[in-house]
Parts: sequence; structure tokens; C-alpha cells
Amino acid sequence: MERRAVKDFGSLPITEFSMVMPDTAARTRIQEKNISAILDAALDVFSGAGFRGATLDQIARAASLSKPNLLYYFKSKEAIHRALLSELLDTWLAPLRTLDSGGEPVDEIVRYVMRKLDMARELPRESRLFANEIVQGAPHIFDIIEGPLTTLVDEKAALIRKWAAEDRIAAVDPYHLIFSIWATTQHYADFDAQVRGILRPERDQHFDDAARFLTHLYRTALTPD
Amino acid sequence: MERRAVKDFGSLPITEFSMVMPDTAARTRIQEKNISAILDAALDVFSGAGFRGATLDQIARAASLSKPNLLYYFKSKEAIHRALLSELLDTWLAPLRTLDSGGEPVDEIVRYVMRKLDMARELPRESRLFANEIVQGAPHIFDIIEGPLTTLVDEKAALIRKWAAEDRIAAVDPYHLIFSIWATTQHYADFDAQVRGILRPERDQHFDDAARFLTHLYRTALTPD
DNA sequence: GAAGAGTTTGACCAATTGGTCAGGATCACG
DNA sequence: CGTGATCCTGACCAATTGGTCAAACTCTTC
Repeated sequence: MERRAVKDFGSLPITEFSMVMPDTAARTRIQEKNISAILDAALDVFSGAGFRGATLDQIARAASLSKPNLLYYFKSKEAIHRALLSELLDTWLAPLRTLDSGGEPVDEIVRYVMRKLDMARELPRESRLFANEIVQGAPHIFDIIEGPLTTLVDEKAALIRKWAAEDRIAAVDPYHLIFSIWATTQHYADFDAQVRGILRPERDQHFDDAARFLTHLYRTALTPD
Repeated sequence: MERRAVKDFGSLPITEFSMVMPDTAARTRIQEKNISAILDAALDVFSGAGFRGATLDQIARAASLSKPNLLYYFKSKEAIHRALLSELLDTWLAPLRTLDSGGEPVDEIVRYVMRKLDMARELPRESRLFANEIVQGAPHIFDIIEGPLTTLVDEKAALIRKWAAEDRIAAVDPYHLIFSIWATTQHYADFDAQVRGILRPERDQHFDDAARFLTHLYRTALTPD
């Protein structure tokens, strides 16, 4: 493999590199390791404290790097945050994308709810990262919301509306249905501290109860009469 | 009215005063005015940026006071935050308290949902203040959650369970029912940026659609078969 | 209107924080 | 093993931030 000479490597090297061309194969082993360590550490810190609450020192410590070394890979705190969000966006929206016109509509939606609930259990940091952003007015991701997200939601809302028109599902507002699914499932990640404070559950056992409850909630509300 | 001499007024005057004895009558007109200006400004800033994201300068500017003057009324940033939370706690929990054993259970719960949705519309800052706290692990209010909130929720969960035992309501997990109501209603305040980004609604018209949707959701899911 | 309580401010401070930089260490490769 | 690219660090910096303080101003009350 040819070793590429990177021009103007002095002050903003890998950052733009990793943004413009996230091609994993073009990275050094060391870059590979450190960049993923940084993004993992940043996920920890940003999701727990929000953008402004997070400090570069915290991220550096969590990634076992010095602060200048951190800034060797990403040119600023903002750059880390941006890279993190754009890396996670696809993962985060994947479940909604799989909502498909094939299959029984009610089952299809309940399956979506269950997938979202699984994600709240498996990827709570990711959920809180976005929650922190949005609750503070979505200053860094407003373009994502206005763009790809709105497009995707419009598309799936149309599908749900079609199901309703065909009487295969109760006639409900599709947008508010989607909002309610986001709210009820992500609640278990975003407000975990409250849920655990009130339930004091053993392990993650309360997720099973939540799954049962949400299945009942959406199945009864969506089954056409 | 006797003018009380406040001992040890030098460094921590009104703060402890206002904490220990929130008796409005004992305050000067100036105190009255400034303290409420500060708390209102603090609500703006804390709810929009979280505890750590908020700065004393922002709060001072929003309250039209100098920073040292701010700190004359509250001895620290923490003190402002604490005073704000404790001032709003009752308001915030009031709707759940009114959930009563009199009346038709399903109506009673739907009425609770509507009240919570109204609060999301009328008091979004308050909602976001608590959301910011909890999403970051509830560091400043964990004692409230573990204490009064848990007690209240346990009490209302018992009521809902009783209704279910009497077949006046579908048999659902009362805790997860309450969580889902919090999630679906507060979503419109906490994630307002996202909701507006996707719906681009005129004025607050989408709250009516939300009310219709949530009424359907909970009425169908809770009506016993 | 004097006196003392109550209120306000400018100047200041130490700690934190995002970020820079010159140089040194290390690695890959011919 | 030499050389150039890559990686890493200690020292440093300017801006921000929470908080202090002495002094001055203002309001109330006698």
C-alpha cells in the first residue's frame, strides 16, 4: 500500500480527513486505535454531561491520551462532537428505516417499538447524546433534523397513513404516533436515573415489564376496530 | 411591621434566608423584585443550557443585575439552582397528586394526561429544567427522586393497581403507565426543537393533534374489555 | 436629616478550559 | 540503518468563569 503524503498536516490533519473521507482502510493502525478510543471516550463524556458540560481533559483522560494528542487527531472539541454525531446518526435512525410496507401493519409497528426499546437498553449513551442535544435546542444538529430526519419521518408517516386508509390500522396521526414511540422507548435511556430511582429494579429486569406494557399499549391502540 | 436585623448578613444573607424561610412577607420590596427576577432569569438559562452550561453572567444579564449583585442574593450558582428546583417541585408534581380515586378511572387518567400535556405547552422551561437534570444523571435532585417522588408514585401506582383489580381499567403495569404518560407529554416540551423541526407547525396547533392522539392512545389501551 | 440597614458596583482573583507550539520520540519503509 | 512521515508531550497562553471584597450608594425609619 502506498503511503500517502498528507498535505498541510501541521495543524488540522486527521480531522478533516476523517470527516471528508471516513474510509477506514486509509488509516494507520495507531490512528484506527486512537480515533476509536477518542470517539468512545467522547461518547461517554458528551452523553453524560452535554456538549458544554464536557471538557477536553475528561475526554482525554477517558481515552488515555494527553490533551494535545487529542487535538492532534481532532482539531477542536466541536470537531469531535461533529464526528461522533455523524458516526452515530445512521445507527440511530436505522430502526425507523426498517419500518416496511410488507407484513402486518400492527405487528410491524410493535416490532419497531421493541427494536427502539432494545436500543434504549443496549445503547443508552447514544440515546442520551441526542437527548442532550435536542433538549438544549439542537444547536449542533438542527440541519440533520430539518434535512434527513424530516424526510425519513415524512416518508414513514405516509406509509402509516396509507395503512390507516386501508383500514389495516386504527386512524391515528402518524407523526404523533412516531413521537410517542420515540418518547416512550428513549425514556428508559434518557431518564434512566429517574426510572431506576423509582423502581430500584434488579439488573435490567424492568425492560421486560416495559416491553409488555408498550406491546399492550400500541397493540390495543392500533388494532382497527 | 418590625424590621428584623439579620445576623451575619455579610456573606450569605438572603440565600439561607430564602431557603430556610421562603416566607414572602418577610422580604423587602427590592428583594421581592430581584429574587423573582433572578429565579426567572435562572429558569431561562438553566433550562436552555443545563446546570454546567449556564453561566452566572448569562443569568445576571437576563435578570438585569450585575454579577456581584446576583451573588448578594444567592451565595452561589448552586444555591440559585437549588432554590429554583425546590420552588418548582410542587408545581411540577401537582398534576399527579390530583389523580384521585373518585370518578371514572379511565377518564381520570386521560384527564391527567391532558393536564400534563397542558403543562408541557404552558411551562416548557420547567419541563426542560428537570429534563436537563435527569438526563445527566440527576446529580442535584437524586434525593428528591428517591424521596418524595418515589413515595408519590408508589401511592398512585397502588391506586391504579386497585382500579385494575376491580376491572375498572385494563390490567397494565402502573409504573410503566406513569412513565409512558410522562414521556409522551413532556416530549413536546423537552424535544420541542425536534418536534418543530419535523412538523413546522403554525403556532402551537400541533398540541391539539397531540391531545387527540394521546386521548385515543390511552383510552383504547386502558378501557377494560 | 442622621444613622444604620440594605443594596450595588468596579476591581480583582484563582481555577478551569479550549487551544497552540516547538521539539522530541517512534514508526514504516527503502 | 537512515530518513521522512507520523505520533506524542511539556510548557505555555488567552479567555472564561465562579466567586470575593472594600467601598459607595440608597432607602427606611426615628
